[in-house]
Amino acid sequence: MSEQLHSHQPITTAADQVFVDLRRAIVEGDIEQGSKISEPELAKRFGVSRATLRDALNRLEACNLVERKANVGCRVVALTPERLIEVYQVRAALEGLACRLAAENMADEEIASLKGLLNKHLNEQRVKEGESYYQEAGDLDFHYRIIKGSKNEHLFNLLYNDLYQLIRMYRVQMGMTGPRVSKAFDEHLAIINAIDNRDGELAELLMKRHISYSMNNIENKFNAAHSG
Amino acid sequence: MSEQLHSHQPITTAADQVFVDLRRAIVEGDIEQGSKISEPELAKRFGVSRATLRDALNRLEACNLVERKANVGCRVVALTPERLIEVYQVRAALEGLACRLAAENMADEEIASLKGLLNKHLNEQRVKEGESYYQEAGDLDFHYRIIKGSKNEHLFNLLYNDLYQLIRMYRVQMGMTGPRVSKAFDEHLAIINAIDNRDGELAELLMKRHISYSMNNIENKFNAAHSG
DNA sequence: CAGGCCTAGATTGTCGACAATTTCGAGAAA
DNA sequence: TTTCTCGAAATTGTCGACAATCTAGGCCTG
Repeated sequence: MSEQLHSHQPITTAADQVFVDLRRAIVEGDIEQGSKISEPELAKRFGVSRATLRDALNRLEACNLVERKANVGCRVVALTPERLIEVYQVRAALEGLACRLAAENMADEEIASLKGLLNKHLNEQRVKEGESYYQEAGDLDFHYRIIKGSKNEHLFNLLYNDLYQLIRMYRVQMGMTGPRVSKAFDEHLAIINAIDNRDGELAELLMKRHISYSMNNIENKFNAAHSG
Repeated sequence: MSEQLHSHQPITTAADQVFVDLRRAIVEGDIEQGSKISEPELAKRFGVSRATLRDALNRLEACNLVERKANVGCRVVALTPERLIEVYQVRAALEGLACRLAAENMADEEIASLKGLLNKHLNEQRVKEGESYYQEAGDLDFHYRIIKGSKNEHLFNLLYNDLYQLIRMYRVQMGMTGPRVSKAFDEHLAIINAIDNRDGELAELLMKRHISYSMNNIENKFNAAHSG
């Protein structure tokens, strides 16, 4: 599925591999958020030289997954509600744009395929009810196809290489496996219908709302976790 | 004015310096767009080691100013109309968001100060009529303050560290010193008024339009240059 | 006892050299 | 002549070591 996160650049160099591995470790929480990163230690752990590791760290910094201060070092970013809101505001704007462009630029067969995907998810959801298959992979796939359908390469990179990693980090680390599945499904359906009707304005609006709901959902979890 | 492009991270390391210098060279066209970058050559030219230069190249890649292929090398990005449109679509969405947030979050004195700045520009524009002072620094400053006024750090970084360099590259390399000064000024005025009225929705709409006009203007120049 | 200075240790930044991969041209075969 | 193959040169990726900077702890001073 997402072995390389759909990056069209295959993994050839050692720095690439370390980058991907480290990214996953950070996103999944294997390396604690806010913790300091020791270059010599991690280099040894990955079996590469410090130069290679630093290369990977640079890319992580570009994704906003680590923060670096000159002559001091790297820290994994600390997840805060404020930052989450910032990220989601940007995400809503960008994916709203993606949705509008998708309504203009997606090919008919792409739209049909996406509809088929939703139907497949619906069936699977009926079968194993409480299961959260849809939440993870299905949701990602839906958004992925729309972003891709915008035919805007720059937008795609921005959303997929940068923002989505951060978002996944939030979702994973605070156990976002809640309900909201069926509601999200209906929202997805409305969005793809708007795209099918080539109604970019409506599609944009619906996507912005969909993401806004999603943020409120996560925000509530955040507050619950920090007050309980 | 823009000695470090308002980056809050001062330049301490050699890689930082090379990064800033190289970035300017690329944006200003001293290094031709689309040209291949030879690491040994540039390292010698800047008087640093290849490792240091590669560090700088990595950051330039994160800004979308160079493209890198594994085991092949770096090329300065090639400016195409398609890419310009992509960038401006993203810019309109993000700065529209910034404008809406600014209407919510800017302090009263920030708004007053920005109004004062516009007035100052108006006077200077009256004095030296045809001069294009406003176009360059003034326009940048206006947009800068609004982005800053959104109080969204993530959004700020995205726009200022990444997009604006690319945009400046387009503007500089195709000699964007055209008219459109007075019209842009009126648009700026309307935007700050909307912000002053705390009308985020209108402010967003006006900013999106303003950027859209600006893109059309540049696009025309592009076509004129490529057909003449 | 509190506070500041100074030294020792550790960490990051930078460098030059080696290994792996690609590129380009010469030469052979069709 | 054209195309394919092969090998040498150049370029990128990776490494280990040195230099510069930060950090922590002890010691001296007030």
